[in-house]
Amino acid sequence: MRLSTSFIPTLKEDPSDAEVVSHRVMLKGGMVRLLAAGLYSYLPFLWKSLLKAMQIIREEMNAIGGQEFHFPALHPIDLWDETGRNEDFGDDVFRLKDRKGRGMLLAPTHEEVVGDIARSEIRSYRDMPQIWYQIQTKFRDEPRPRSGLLRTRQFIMKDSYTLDVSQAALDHGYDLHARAYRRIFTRCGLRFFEARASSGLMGGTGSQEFLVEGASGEDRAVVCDSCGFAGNVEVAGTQWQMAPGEEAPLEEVHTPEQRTIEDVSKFLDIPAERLVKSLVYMDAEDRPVMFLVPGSHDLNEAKAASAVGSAVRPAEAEEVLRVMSAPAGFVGPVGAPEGLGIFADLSLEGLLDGATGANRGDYHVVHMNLARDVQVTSYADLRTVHEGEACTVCGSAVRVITAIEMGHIFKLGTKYSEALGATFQDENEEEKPIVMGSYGIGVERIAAAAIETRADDDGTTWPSSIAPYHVLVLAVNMGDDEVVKASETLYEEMMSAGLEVLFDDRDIRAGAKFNDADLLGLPLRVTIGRKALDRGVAEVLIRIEKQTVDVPIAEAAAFCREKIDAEIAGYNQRADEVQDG
RNA sequence: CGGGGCGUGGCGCAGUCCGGUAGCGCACCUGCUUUGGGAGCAGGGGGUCGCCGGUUCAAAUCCGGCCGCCCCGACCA
Repeated sequence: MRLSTSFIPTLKEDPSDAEVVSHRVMLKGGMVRLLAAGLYSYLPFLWKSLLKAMQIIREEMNAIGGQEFHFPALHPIDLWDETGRNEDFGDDVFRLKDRKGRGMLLAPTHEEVVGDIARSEIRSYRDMPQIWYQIQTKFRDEPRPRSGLLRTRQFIMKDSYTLDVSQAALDHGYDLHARAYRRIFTRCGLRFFEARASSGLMGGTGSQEFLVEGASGEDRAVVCDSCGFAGNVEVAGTQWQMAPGEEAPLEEVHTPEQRTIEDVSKFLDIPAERLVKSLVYMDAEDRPVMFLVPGSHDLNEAKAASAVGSAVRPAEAEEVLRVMSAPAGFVGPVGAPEGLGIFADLSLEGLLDGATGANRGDYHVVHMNLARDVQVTSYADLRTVHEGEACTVCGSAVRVITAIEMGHIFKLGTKYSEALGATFQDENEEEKPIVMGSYGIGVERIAAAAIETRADDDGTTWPSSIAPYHVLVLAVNMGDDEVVKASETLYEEMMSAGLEVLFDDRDIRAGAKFNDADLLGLPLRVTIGRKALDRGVAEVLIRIEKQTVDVPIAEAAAFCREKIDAEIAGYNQRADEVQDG
């Protein structure tokens, strides 16, 4: 492709609205344009990369026996009422009506449609296992789209679904997906890791995320470099435990205007961890619950929700006052109202000498013995872990990192098949619900993560496997006939060699060409100019290494072909190595 | 949903406090010169100042309402 006739509208100046690297590179590099918040047009250059990523996904999905579908993106809303997820998704789903007034929605995911086909078509245990997948646009009315393509309201997802006769069969389909995912991300040139995860809205019995470490990510994960354990902070715990302390009689102390942990800790001269945070939340039915975590740590709401078995939200100040008869800042579990569910963090078990709010304005209690003074409903892992705490598996210090979620796989079980009546007859003539799994990959995030992890100040560098083109041929001066002739020849040769080539044949100054080349970040840049020509060579820049090598012009095409092939072969080999986890 | 910032030619911004003919750089068009890291000179085109309403002789500027985009937070008592 000739750059002179391409639509790759690069910008000279940094776009003002882009903060994260991938967003900035994509806007500046003429790869995307914003239509509205969280809605982007993908321009030809980026689209080529996305197509390559999708092709890799297809190959690996087909390799595990997946069959590609194309489901509707527009669904009748009554189907979603059958599973209850119309309500569960709340404002996150786009809803509309057709001309007859029937409620419709733009699909945020496709379990319902898969379940609908399964219930009418899958009759017998002989019809399974099935692996169904599609690569399709999803719609989610996110509360806050952000970070360019990392969180949008319309995005492309590879979603797949397994239909099985048993939990054991599901485990197999799930493992096949884990294997395919490892191969996909590796072949796309990404350094990923896997983490245990929360199932959230999907429900089910187990799930796992595929993440790429990167500062722009929205996920936080606990990782142990020593034993390899990794988990999303929403589920991962540590062995951290505080010393129980000395037992003493409960005592109420005057703490005027001392509301925050920091204030009270200073005022009473008690370490923050011994100050028990007493947090009032409301569950999905608007019933109050209380969570207790050490003052040194934060409550993790995802953990809190799974402890209670319901979504939770922080109580409003008035609700706190009504429930506890004490103002926020001074509430506590001692003398809490009858019937209030009290969930305490595991690290507080056996606490003998804690302090917390006294349920009376301007007062706290000290020497709280949790077992003696409080009716704890249950102990659970509730706190967000800190860097350096001990790994639950091996005891080594863990790291807490930010990461981009690339893929997520779920063992759904029978939640959807039961709700939809998707059953089959087994070999004993028994009617059973189909056992389902569901698996997703965010396609744009593959490109975004590649940029996030590989960009420098000048632009990005694509992994060869998903690079929009392999090589950029840069003709330094289009006013020089010899340069034009040599670069045209090389361009043709490279295409004959099967390389994908972007030829910068624009009649503009060299500086502008070099800057665009750096920005667009194709794996190889071949410069043809007076200087090189006089020496009979082409200057090949290996973008990721920032290394330039002189190659005789006649050999340049073969040299590039070899470089690209070697990189892709390297990814493929690595995929073979990592596929089994 | 709460908080903050921003909205002025295609892009990046100044002008707004203190009302008085809408500006700068880049980009674009024409010509000449130039040509290995975003050229120079000369000439030229392009803007409902986010939208609606109000105040005023006069509004990009003041007042009210709305919309949009970006960032932070979705919480600690």
